[in-house]
Amino acid sequence: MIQEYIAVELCEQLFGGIKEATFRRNKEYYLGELEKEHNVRFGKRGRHITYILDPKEQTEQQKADTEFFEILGCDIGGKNIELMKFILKSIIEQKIVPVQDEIALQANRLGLWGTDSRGTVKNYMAFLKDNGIIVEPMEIPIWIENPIINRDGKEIWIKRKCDPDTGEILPTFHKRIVKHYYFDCVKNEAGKVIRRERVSDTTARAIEMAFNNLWTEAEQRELLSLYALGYTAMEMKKERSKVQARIIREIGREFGMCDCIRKEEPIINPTIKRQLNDYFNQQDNGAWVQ
DNA sequence: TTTAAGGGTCGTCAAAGGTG
DNA sequence: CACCTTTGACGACCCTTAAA
Repeated sequence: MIQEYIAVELCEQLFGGIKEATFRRNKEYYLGELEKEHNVRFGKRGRHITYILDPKEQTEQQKADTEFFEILGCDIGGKNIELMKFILKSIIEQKIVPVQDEIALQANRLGLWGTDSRGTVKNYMAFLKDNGIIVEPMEIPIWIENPIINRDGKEIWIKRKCDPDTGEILPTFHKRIVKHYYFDCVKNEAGKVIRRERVSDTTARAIEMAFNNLWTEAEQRELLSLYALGYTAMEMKKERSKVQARIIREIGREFGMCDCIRKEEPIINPTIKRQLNDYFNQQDNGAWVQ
């Protein structure tokens, strides 16, 4: 859309409120700025000169980037757009392991980034969360009925927590509705991770089945009794994750893996995910046809 | 008595923007 | 031109967390 401004309006609306004098003094510079994205002509309004801005045709790359920003629905500032795309693509395509260290490593390997340090990926993911692009899984409150009967027939009473104001019984825990993925974490002698490999869907299902079998038993044998010992919710959480990690690791060994690890699959806002999917497909096809 | 990954903080650095 | 000030990205370092 062609738009016409006088100097004051340019300063206010396009240059973030600089003084008109500054604009006039560095006119060449500011016109240069305008000409990056517009064909600039001049006109008149009363006694004022006007600046007529006619947006330039964008290059294919610019169009693609604009489309990407529109899908995200926010401005990414001076962040590296290719790295941002790579993070989202990693999550959507499910080929590499989408933990921050690994994303940084792969992005560096592809030359999208000059370092394999995690910091930047962390910042970018925090940005994606802040902007509602990566979202938290839904949680369902669960109340366990007391008492629980252990394998040996003993009753176990889980301590209830109540809301101090309403007296309402708070949920025993919250179940997170989220998919998990599994990967093998291979380390060298020094304990440094040398590669992370995602397992196939089939293997993941097999691990999950094995896990479900072993978990119920381990819970009965190792964990429920801890409630009776007065472990707090926090401590139980810790114990559970330890036992869980151990079982996953053991199963992994059976499958010939070094160190099997289970993580929550990051969730991308479904609407955005659908659009990104189309976008990446289209981009990849375009590059391929060329 | 773990351990991998995620989160917080802060210093550094570079670039941009504005002004004298 | 030269000098602020601001902004924001980056990454080192350290700490917390983990689930049905």
